[in-house]
Amino acid sequence: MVNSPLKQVSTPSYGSELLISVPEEFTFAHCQKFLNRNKHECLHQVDSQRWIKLLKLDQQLILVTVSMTQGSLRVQTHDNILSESQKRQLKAYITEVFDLKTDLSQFYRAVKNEEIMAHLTQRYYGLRLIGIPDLFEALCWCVIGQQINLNFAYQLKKQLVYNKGERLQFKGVDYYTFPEVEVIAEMSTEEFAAWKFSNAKAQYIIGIAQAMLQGQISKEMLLGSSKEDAVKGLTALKGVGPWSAHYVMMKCCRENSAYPIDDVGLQNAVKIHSAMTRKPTKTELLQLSKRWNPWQAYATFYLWHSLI
DNA sequence: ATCCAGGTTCGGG
DNA sequence: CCCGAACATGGA
Repeated sequence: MVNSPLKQVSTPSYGSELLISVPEEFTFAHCQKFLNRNKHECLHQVDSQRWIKLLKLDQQLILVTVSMTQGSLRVQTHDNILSESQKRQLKAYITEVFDLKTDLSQFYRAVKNEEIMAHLTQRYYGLRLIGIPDLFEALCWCVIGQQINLNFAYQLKKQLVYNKGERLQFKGVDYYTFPEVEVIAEMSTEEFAAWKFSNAKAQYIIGIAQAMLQGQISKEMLLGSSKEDAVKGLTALKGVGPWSAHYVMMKCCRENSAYPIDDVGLQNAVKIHSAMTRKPTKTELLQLSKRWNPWQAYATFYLWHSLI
């Protein structure tokens, strides 16, 4: 049989499989659409049926494929038989990325009287807030994305991941993990400059890595604090302002009332859906968000999704 | 050419 | 406390 390099193998010859049941309000295709929003994304791959990602579970690199089957998420490994511990971690990871524990019907009910969300929640019924479970990755992604267009941001991330992440080759395709804190903490700003990072971004990312390494901040800490204290802890990091703090709360800590109000994408989306001739002011965005309470993060995510 | 991109920090009034 | 400038680069 001819083995074309473009052809994907449909079933693993030697691997583990687990099925994760999904809530009623879950539409894999909408999530796929978001995951596939930029062609420069380097931390996973998406095809029409599957999401493919390299994970590190118990210090082992494991390539994982996620697809939808008979009302469940099917999670497969390609050439690893998972330990029970790895299976647990994998299930927890997938559950977190796709936010399977949130009852979306409550979000839908809460916003049904606000025009924009009434529209978007019908249009994207079952879309889940796709998360970034790793705090370091979430923070770096914030810093990278600040003040530049998303396309360029993805290219900067690619430099970081290709040069400092871990790689696994499978059937001729390279897959990567996000770099470890320890690796980035030892870098110099000069290395970043060669990748077209600004000096400020480089310093922020190195500083964040060092702060995490020293235990100044951790995901456990954030999850154990009030929302207010968590934002305070995050903004204490150089390079992390209000927007980034709320972005991290939203994508990493699963705080559904987080609200990155300074976000230009949010502003543009509201402008479009309100048929405004100018961007909404911060005051207007705050007023609007009261009608989404306590689901500001989900509303923001649906608005972002409408810009894809 | 000029302005805007998933903002934030820093220095000056 | 508030405001402008600087930041690196690319696309419109």
